[in-house]
Amino acid sequence: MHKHFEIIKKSTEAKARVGKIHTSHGIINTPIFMPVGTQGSVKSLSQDDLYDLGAEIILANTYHLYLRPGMEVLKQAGGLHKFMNFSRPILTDSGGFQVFSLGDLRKIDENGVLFSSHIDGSKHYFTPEKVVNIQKDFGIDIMMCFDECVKYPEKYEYVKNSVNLTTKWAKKCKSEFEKINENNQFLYGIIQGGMYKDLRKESIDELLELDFDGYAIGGLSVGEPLDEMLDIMSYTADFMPEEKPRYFMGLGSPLEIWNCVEQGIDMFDCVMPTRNARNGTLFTFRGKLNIKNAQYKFDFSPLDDECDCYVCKNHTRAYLHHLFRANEILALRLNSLHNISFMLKFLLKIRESILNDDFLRQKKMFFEKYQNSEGKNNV
RNA sequence: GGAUAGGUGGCCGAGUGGCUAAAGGCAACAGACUGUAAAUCUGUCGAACUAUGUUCUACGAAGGUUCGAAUCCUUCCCUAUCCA
Repeated sequence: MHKHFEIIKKSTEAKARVGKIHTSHGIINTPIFMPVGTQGSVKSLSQDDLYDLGAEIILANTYHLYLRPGMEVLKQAGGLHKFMNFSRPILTDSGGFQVFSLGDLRKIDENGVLFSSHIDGSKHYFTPEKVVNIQKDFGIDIMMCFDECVKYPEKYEYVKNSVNLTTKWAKKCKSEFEKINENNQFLYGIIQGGMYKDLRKESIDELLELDFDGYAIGGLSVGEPLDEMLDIMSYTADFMPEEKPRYFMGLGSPLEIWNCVEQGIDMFDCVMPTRNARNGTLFTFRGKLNIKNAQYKFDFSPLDDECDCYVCKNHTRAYLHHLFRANEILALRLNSLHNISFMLKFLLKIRESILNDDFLRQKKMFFEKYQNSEGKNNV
């Protein structure tokens, strides 16, 4: 069997690299963007859509799928791949983000987190061991350690304790994983530490001893200013092992991703393209635009004249504007198709630029077009 | 011709003497969205100006009562339903 991760090409001008991640469901070319399908569905898109778009891996969520449809359904279905009939790799988040996002609905202690289900209020206790076993039963390819994603801003003392907790849980995840692993799944550790560099360093050092299959940066992009995020990201990235995949959880915008790849990050996931699509914000190579805006009512040009996705080849801005205004369900689908297409396409551009030793120039060109055009607030 | 119910801001609709430039919804005009409690949320939404305030114009029309009227009275106009 292949090594989990191989580096194909290192940029000569930046820390960026092109690589391949091997899983039993196929190969993932990095740097990669992973569409988010929390509940076993990338909202509004079908599995065939994902194949056609060229999505090489998607994300799903332990917490959500555990609550609904529940483990019994997923076990009887034969795992998540079979259940949703998706043949490519799947990565599941552990529920650590829900520790953050479900703020008032959970209680943390040394051994785990007590959640009140956002669906029916029922109580569920998640421990690192349990989270690993759930992901084991999902049969997915890459599982994440159970961590605490800390809010921003947060006091040093709290974050310090939180890092200790996340490390402790990472150890438990790892040892449970070693017990149950059948060599067809991989486990990634998650670096925390908030906006404190020494805590980030501490978190990495402790996780490195556990020798995970990959390493993720967690707890960023939670409301902090962009420059602070970039600062912590590049500081952290430098200590992440070179020979393993580096995953920035929850990112991000096109410009953020370029910047992260430049520092050697390989994997990204974000709800932004699908959520924004459903809310009317579309990504183009000339920046973001809000298709709801009145200016598109009579705009019979394609959404993005540089894009060859189904939507851009077949429909006008005026039509997309109309569909959205009219609350047509097709609006959500077409918008999502385009936004995911955009993300995957520009990651492809990034990979090519690294392979051609042209990363910095391509990045500059991308930024200039993306920021100086019709879109507003293009970060 | 008679009876009844009504006429409120772009639309629907609450409001029966001061707290009303007028609830709420829709529409409209913008904005936000980053390991998805999200097809969600936020702001603006009569006009003008020396604009966190001031002045106009406004609840079918015209008069009136009152310190004060979308709210009470009179007349008129219009709409819906029913009866001849």
